[in-house]
Order: sequence, then structure tokens, then C-alpha cells
Amino acid sequence: MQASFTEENYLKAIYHLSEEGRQQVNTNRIAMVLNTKPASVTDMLKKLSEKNLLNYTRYQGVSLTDPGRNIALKVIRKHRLWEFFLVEKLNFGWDEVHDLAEQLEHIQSVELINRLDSFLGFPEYDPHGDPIPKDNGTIKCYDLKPISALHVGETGTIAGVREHSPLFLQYLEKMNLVIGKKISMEEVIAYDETVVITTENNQKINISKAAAKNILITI
Amino acid sequence: MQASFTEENYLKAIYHLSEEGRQQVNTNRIAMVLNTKPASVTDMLKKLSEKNLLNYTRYQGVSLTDPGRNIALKVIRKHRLWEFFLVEKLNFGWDEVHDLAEQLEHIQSVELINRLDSFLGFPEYDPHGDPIPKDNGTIKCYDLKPISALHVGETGTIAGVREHSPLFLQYLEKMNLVIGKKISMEEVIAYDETVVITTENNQKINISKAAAKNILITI
DNA sequence: TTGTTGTTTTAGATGTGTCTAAATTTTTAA
DNA sequence: TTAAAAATTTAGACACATCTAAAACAACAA
Repeated sequence: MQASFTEENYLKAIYHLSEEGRQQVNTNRIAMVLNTKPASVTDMLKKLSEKNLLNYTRYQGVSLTDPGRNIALKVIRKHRLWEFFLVEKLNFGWDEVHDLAEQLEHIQSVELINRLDSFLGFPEYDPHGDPIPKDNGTIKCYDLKPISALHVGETGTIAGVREHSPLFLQYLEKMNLVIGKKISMEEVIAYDETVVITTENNQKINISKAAAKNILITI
Repeated sequence: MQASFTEENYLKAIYHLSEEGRQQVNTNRIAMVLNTKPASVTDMLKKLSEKNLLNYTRYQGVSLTDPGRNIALKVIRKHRLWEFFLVEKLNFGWDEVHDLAEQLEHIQSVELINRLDSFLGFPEYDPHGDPIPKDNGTIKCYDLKPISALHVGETGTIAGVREHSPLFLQYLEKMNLVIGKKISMEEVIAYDETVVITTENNQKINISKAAAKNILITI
């Protein structure tokens, strides 16, 4: 089953949206994340549905079929391996690689991506802590929690992020809140839910509620 | 000046055609190398001409403008750097990389390609012996000759090829006629212009006239 | 100079992915 | 239960790159 550049982007977006929420994904959300209009989304959903890549009934939202999910995972595999390559081999910052990987993820060649995987030493996670799907379509399922889910006194290690915008990643870099850092929850300010965390060297850092939701940790 | 995927392919093809022959490139040749129809070529030529990427007058063929040649050279730079990467880092054969590089050459990012260049150690030639254009748009001009131009008794070193099809490259590989090999011209069979060459270890190899025209050497 | 041949261009159509504006359906609130 | 609001879909159009068939042009030989 061959999917076009655009079709791949739709499938990937729908995969991400169904991961982060309920089963059925709605038209407006898709239009929003793909920077397009709901009418265009409807057109594409009909097309993908005819190709049996997703289940679609008018007004009811969509879910991926197995072939559809498979294509999405292949694209995500490519995206994350290229990100790893760009950071580890070409020394890009973790905030610079997303747009490049959006292009590279559409290069068609199973052989290429498997050799890249091998060249990189079969990494398990990309530079943002996201798991890299294997060639056979399996993907580690995350049991990461956002910092905001920690109770006061609890400790964790930063292992991922939930938002990939350059601005957010640059902010984390500047605060030295990078993957692998151990932190513990100090307190939550009642007024605006600002979170105070402590790093290994006993430094206290205040982060906003929004930021705390987007930093993921293992316990 | 941004050119689309397809526009880039036209500019690259026209660049290659004007290298290998006279100045003006004709419509039918372009259609042939791009695997498309002359009518489509005409449409595109009008478009590229309006963008000032080439000089076009009806029925008179085309030549690239400076901006057009510049885009073509950037694409060729990317193509050849990616080919080098695929062969040197991912261990592809020199006969396997062309189609992949045709995809990779359209990734848009000057930063990416310059970092790749640096990662690869600023190579001067791609795996087929073609010179890699520099970021500033300069390119080494070849003074390679085909084997068929050697006189009997003359010696040369294989430095490039004029044809990139997998079949031809696999044939060379099998005969061990790879870049760097020293050969000398033994004789030309009068009957069908088959060329007999001798390798360093005194092995005699017969190659057809067509093949001899497509293997390039330095003296 | 004229006619033939081969090349090139125009005219009109198709497929993909997008859009706006209007209509329809679902959801929510009264 | 019904009306208003929100979400979704249809209808009709456009841009891009392509195609076929037919017309226009160039080059060459007689």
C-alpha cells in the first residue's frame, strides 16, 4: 500500500491525535494540527477511507485501520531515526530538527531506513525521549508522567517532552532541564499552580503549570 | 528564489543536457530524460522562463540563466553529497544510490547540507567520480576522457563514469573496473571496435565500444 | 520554391490537494 | 423538546503538473 506525501501526513497526524486522547479523532482537530481547513480534511478522509486506511463515517470522526496505523508507524520511525541522526551525527540542537525530519520522513526506502538504524546503533529513543518504532511495527509504550502529576516530595528523571516547538525546547535547554536530569517536586504554589522543583545540585526552579504538563518523567 | 520539486528536476536535467552537448537544449531531449511528454515540457519551460530561471523563445530551445544554473548546481551538490553519504556511511553499493539521492536532493535546508558536507569531510568527488559543487556554486571542471579516446599503448586511471545505470555500474564492479584502477590501452579490434585493455596485474579485458565511451580516465 | 518530415506548441482535459461559501448534521443549552 | 451554536460536509472553484490530439513551425530535399 503506497501513500502519498500528503496522505502520510494525515495518517501520522491522526495517529498522534488518537494516542493523546480518546479513540475517535475529529475533523477540526486534524485541520488544526495540519494547518489546513476542515473541508480539505473531509475530502482526504473520504479518500483514505476508500483506501481502507481508516474507518470513517460522516459526522462521526475517524480511527485508523491496521494498515493505516502501520503506515503511520513507519513514518514516525523514519522521523525519529532522522532526528537522532541529525542530533547525534550532524550536531543539530534538539530544538532544530523537527522541520527537517518532517521532510526526511517521506523518503521512500525501507532499505535506507534500516541501514540508517544500524548505522546509528539501533537507538531506542529519539532526542526528545520518544520511542522509535521497530521495523516490524512495534513501539515501546510509554509509561511516562508529566511533572505536574508528581506529589510533593516525589522524585523522577526527565525522560521526554510532550511538546516539540523550538521555543519550548530552547527554554528547557536554557534551564538545563534536559533528558536524564533527576528532579524532585518541592511544592505547588496555590495561587497559579506554578511548580517548584529541585535539581540534583539543590537548585530550585519555578516552572509554569503549562510547562510542567509538557515535561515527562520516569519514577 | 524557491523552486518546486518538479522545477528543480527540470533545471537539473537542463543543466546536465547543456553540459554534455551544445548550448541550446531542445524540448524532445528534455522530455526523454525526464520521462514525460514534449507538451508538458513546453508548459514548464514557459513557467520557468517567467520566473527568469531560463531563457526561452518558442521553437528555439532553452538555456539556463544564472539564477537557474545556481539552483541546478545546488540540487546537484545535494545529490552528490547524499550519494557519498549513502556509500561511505551506510555501505550501499555505487549502483544502488542513484534513486535514493534523487529523493534526498530535494530536501530543503542549506544548513543541513553544509553540516552533511562537514560530517563527510568535505569530499571533492561522489562515488561515481563526479565533482561535488561547493556551497558558493563553484564546480571543478572535469578534464576526464573516455577510455575510447586513448591511443594504443597509452595509460590512464579510472576516475569516473558517464552513465549511472545500475546495470552498467554492476558490470564495472564485476570486472573490477572501479575508480582508481590503472589501465592501459592494448588494442582496438577493427571488426566491431571492441577495446582491449590491460590492468595492473596484466590481465586483459575486452570491453565494448559503448562501455569504453562511458568509462572516464585521467592520464 | 514547394512539399515533406520531424519538432514544437496550443487547446482542452484529467488527477491531486486545496480553498470559500453555503448547507447539513450533531451537540448543547434553555 | 426545541432553538441556537458548533462541527462537519457538500458544491463549486482553483493551482499545479500532467496528458492526448491537433495545429503551427522549422529544416531540408527535390
